[in-house]
Amino acid sequence: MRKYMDNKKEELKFENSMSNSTFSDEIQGNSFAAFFDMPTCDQQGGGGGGGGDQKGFMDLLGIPEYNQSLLDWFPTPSTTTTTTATTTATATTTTTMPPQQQQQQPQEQPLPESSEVLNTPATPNSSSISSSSNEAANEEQIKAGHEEDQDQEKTKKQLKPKKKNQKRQREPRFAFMTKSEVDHLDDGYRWRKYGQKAVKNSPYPRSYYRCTTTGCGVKKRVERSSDDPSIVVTTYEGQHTHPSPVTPRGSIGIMPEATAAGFGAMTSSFVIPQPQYQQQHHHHLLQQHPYMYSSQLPLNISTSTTNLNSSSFPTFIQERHFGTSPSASLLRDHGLLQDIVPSQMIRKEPKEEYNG
DNA sequence: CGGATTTGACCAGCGC
DNA sequence: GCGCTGGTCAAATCCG
Repeated sequence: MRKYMDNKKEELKFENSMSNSTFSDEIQGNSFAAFFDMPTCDQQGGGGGGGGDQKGFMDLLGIPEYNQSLLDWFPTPSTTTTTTATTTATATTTTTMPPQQQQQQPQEQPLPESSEVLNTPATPNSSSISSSSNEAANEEQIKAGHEEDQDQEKTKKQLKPKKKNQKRQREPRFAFMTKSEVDHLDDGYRWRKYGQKAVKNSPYPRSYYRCTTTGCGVKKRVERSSDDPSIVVTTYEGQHTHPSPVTPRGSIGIMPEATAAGFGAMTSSFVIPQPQYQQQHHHHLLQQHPYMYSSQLPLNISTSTTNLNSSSFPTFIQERHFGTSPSASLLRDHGLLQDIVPSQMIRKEPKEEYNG
């Protein structure tokens, strides 16, 4: 809030320059972005500030590999297509990998952790910010899985003596947009803010958070879209090595356990299901639409063509109508995929793991 | 008092 | 090589 003002000074430095850079670029690089419309679900925040010990949001944050985009994180029925953007991003994980990726990506890794390896910008210009591309170079390390994260975390502490010849390793990222009045969305995990920087071309600063759980090196960045201040762009990096500290109290018992945790808190916050680590299913999930899972949620989702950069990533709008009770919405939605995604987008494969 | 946030400084990667 | 920028550190400060 106020901090934004404070940063004004710095902002001035960036006011010009190219346009759409910051998060837009990044998102592209991450190959995935989602757009959620969330009223003020997070307002509650209050207590203890930032650390954000709210609940709900994405239990997920296991964020295996952003590269695969949420698509793979959401074990659900697949959609034939979504938007070209989706396809693009998805393609990366599947057969059509970007050149760079192709060479470095021998094949899909059965291990969840390894999944991170898969990340590579879906878009050529992704390199802009998302160091994501770096991962490829550090493939091996990445393979070590989140365990590595921990070490990495520690290493980072000492940052100073950081190894030189070795590029800083980046965790796969996953970015999505959320329409919300609050910057720090409730995702069920506890975060500690460790930095804030003015964002180039944006009047809003970018905040850096780190999961407070020891050993968990997950980080996330939060910033507002300069184009639409009402939109908050959250970028997660890394994979949680622990379950959400918040109990999915309000779980909607319809969803698979695995995802329930993630959606559970939906009532009060935005949640994304825990990744299923099902690399082996990639070929099946490739074209899935991440929001398929939302079908279980009391949400009214509509795909949207609007997007940050109208380029390579899908933009989705998740509208939550707080005016009505969640349950009401749920009923209205029937909890069917169709309620969220245009029927033509729904392909089939209800089995995969998710039995909507 | 302990934990979280703020914020200036520092460092590394990247483009020119 | 230099400057810009993103990301992180860490001391100071805030807050319950």
